[in-house]
Amino acid sequence: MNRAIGCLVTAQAAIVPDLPKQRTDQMSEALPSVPRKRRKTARPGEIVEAAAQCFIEHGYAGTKLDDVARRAGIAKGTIYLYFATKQDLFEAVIRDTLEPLISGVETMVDSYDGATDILLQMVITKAYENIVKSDARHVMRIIIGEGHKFPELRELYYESTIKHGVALISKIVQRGVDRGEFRPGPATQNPRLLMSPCIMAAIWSMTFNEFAPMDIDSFMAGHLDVMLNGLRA
Amino acid sequence: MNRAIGCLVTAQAAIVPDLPKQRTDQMSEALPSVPRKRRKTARPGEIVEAAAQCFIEHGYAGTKLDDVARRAGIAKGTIYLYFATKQDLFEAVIRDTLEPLISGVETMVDSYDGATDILLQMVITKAYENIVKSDARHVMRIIIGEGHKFPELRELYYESTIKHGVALISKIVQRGVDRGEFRPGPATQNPRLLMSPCIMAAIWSMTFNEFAPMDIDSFMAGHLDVMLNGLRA
DNA sequence: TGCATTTATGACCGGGTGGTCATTAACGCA
DNA sequence: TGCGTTAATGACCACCCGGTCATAAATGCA
Repeated sequence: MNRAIGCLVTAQAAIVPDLPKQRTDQMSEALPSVPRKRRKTARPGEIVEAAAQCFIEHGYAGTKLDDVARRAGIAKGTIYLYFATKQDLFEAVIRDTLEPLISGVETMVDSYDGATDILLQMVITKAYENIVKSDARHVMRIIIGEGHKFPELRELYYESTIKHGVALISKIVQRGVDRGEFRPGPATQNPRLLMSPCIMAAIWSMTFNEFAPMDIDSFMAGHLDVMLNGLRA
Repeated sequence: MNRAIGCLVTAQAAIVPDLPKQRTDQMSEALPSVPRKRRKTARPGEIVEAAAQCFIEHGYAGTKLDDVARRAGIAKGTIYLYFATKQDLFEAVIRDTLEPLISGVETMVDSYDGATDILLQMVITKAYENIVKSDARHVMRIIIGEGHKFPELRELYYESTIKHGVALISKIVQRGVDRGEFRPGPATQNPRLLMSPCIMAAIWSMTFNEFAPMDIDSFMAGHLDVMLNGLRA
């Protein structure tokens, strides 16, 4: 991509070398103009990090590439050396930010061999940390609110996050049923039901907290109590 | 508002009547140009309805006032005779669309005097109709996703909808406890917990349904079962 | 019918933004 | 040190949209 752009520019320059498009540039005064740094490998990560902050603060449409560049300490054009479009950049944010979270929990589940209700409790608690109490909830908010126009973003989010989350809960529930610890019933048949208070807490905290604050830990305790009681054999 | 604008225009015209700002208007050909209709009382409702559809389809920022006008069969300027800003228009949509829904449920609750678990079941079922299965969920989506930048919209939504909903559920729970039908516990202490699956279903249906369809009625049945079992004395 | 008033129109303005590319400068190899 | 390569820059472009207002048409009253 960047290479392609580079070639294009070079080719054009070679064809009309002495007819450079004149810019009306009169370069007022000496701008501060920080000295350039070439950091081919470090840039992408820095850009993604800056972009993540911007997206979190201003949403997808509300984020200006100029702001991302400023926050990353580079010029806007530099972003386009590493990401083809704004959407590409957002996809990188999803991948870099969210995938580590879910795979961390997957690892935890695979290596646990105690009681299933304790396991589920650990996973739900972790979900509150990873979603409700983390910046990740803002990415979710963006997908919910602006995903309408961007099916690819929605799909990426689903594939990289939601799908794994649902599978994980299903697996735990199945484990509980298989071991005779959970009774089959509506709660085991609708794994998404088990997580819904967590999702609502995340949304509430971003949307209505200033009008009616929510005590997350108390809410989570209620969540755990209701769900575990509904599941135990 | 419209009156103010009218006066302003009249005043300016009076001061410089023979120096009209020349438009470069050369009015190409005869445009279809539907004959004008004056419909002072009908307009606001028609505009709000057209706007609601546009907001639902394209979100808040994504909605163009030109589109609203076209859908309402009027010119853009006409919108501004009845609504001062885009935000005003959105507020009218919230008021006209959502407030009737919640007050309908409030009426239902006040006039019911049977068993509380049945009442709660009725209300939750109604909530699925009013939120998950209705266009109202899209307004919720907009508030969640784009409310970040518009505290006034968030507040209006909270005051006109959420606050009433939470109060209603709290009231029903209290009724059940008072009558000895519900046992006090985490579910009664967190009324919002009782509605969270409904909220999640609404979000899921708008966001991930094409990747993993949700059977709303089955999900709702699970919701009712888990919550009512968690509440009954 | 004639005219003042009110409602409707749509070209235009100002501000904003994703993306482009000619030019500049840092780097590293000979 | 000199020079070719390539990362980095930022002015610029094309387009978009909320909101304005001079103008025009519809209405109703005298």
